[in-house]
Amino acid sequence: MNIVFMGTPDFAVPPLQILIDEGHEISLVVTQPDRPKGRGKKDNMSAVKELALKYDLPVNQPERVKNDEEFYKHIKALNPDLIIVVAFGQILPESILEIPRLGCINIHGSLLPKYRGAGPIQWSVINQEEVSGVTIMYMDKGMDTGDMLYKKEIALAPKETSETLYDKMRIIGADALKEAMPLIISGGVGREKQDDTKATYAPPISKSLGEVDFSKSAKEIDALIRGLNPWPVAYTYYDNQCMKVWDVDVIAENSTYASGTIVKVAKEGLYVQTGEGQLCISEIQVPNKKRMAVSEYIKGHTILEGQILGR
RNA sequence: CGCGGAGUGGAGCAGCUAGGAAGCUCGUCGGGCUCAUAACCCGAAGGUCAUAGGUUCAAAUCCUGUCUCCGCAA
Repeated sequence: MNIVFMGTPDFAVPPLQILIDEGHEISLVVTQPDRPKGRGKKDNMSAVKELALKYDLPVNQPERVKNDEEFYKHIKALNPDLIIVVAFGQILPESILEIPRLGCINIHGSLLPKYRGAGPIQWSVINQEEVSGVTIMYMDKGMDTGDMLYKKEIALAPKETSETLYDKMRIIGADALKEAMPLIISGGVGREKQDDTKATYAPPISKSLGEVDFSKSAKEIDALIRGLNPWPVAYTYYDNQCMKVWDVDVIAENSTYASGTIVKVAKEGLYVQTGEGQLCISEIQVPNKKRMAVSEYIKGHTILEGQILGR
């Protein structure tokens, strides 16, 4: 099998590792260009590139694959049987999708047709799904609209965060690919169209999603906080200072205070009234500081009961 | 050299602008009160103020280099 692999972050590493371990011929690894990352300045190569270099695989890092004639010719010349794309970070033009005889395969972090788009994992958590999973699918010109080939489900834990779910999906994504390879090689036994009427869309996650609206229910806010962990992290304001909220517990009780009011300051956290129920905020982070438990924070700072969080 | 913040007893912070005896909240240890306690009262231990130099009669505080951590940005 002559395979071209496209992927960028660590999510794409286990699948590539599987392909290598299974002895497939990887004729090219495509990944995003090295970009300045972190605090200093230096260019960091992607996780996928690191793995590729470890195995001496050829690497191509196009700035934009769309309308890149040279990139197209390069792929065409390799004449791959199959292209596998995992969290690559760029949209592939139709001209490239048409090259491999066995098609282009993608690992998507949801059970399609639900949560098409860039943020399936986070939205699954935010929307309090009980089950999610990965889908091995054929790519077409639409956004995650291609035929499905293989799925693997995963149950979400009660305190699931995007981080923990992401870690689980990395693993089962690679497993699913491994299990689906025979189907792919045989030309797509059991491929199935998506039911477009059941499709939902999971837009990219942006920081503006993170401002907590305390008029919502404690359960919803809890889910939002977990869905935006570890990035970009939900936040609110105390005394006009930004305060990121890392961890909360849902409390069933209510009080007569308005939403957003700090009802009680205790060792285990800040009890805040919401639209329905209360939240005990137990871990926070303020600018220039690292995240810390509220019990630690209040040793050096004062938080007043009765204050209202937000702007 | 992308911008900015921070390193002070075990933890979280103040003190630095206008140099001059190491402070607060909590934890720890001992004692007391109590049926009892994570509550309260009394007492104690614990810091070369990140590190290397410099200025000064005198540096946590001013100046320079280094290390580490963090926020923004990606």
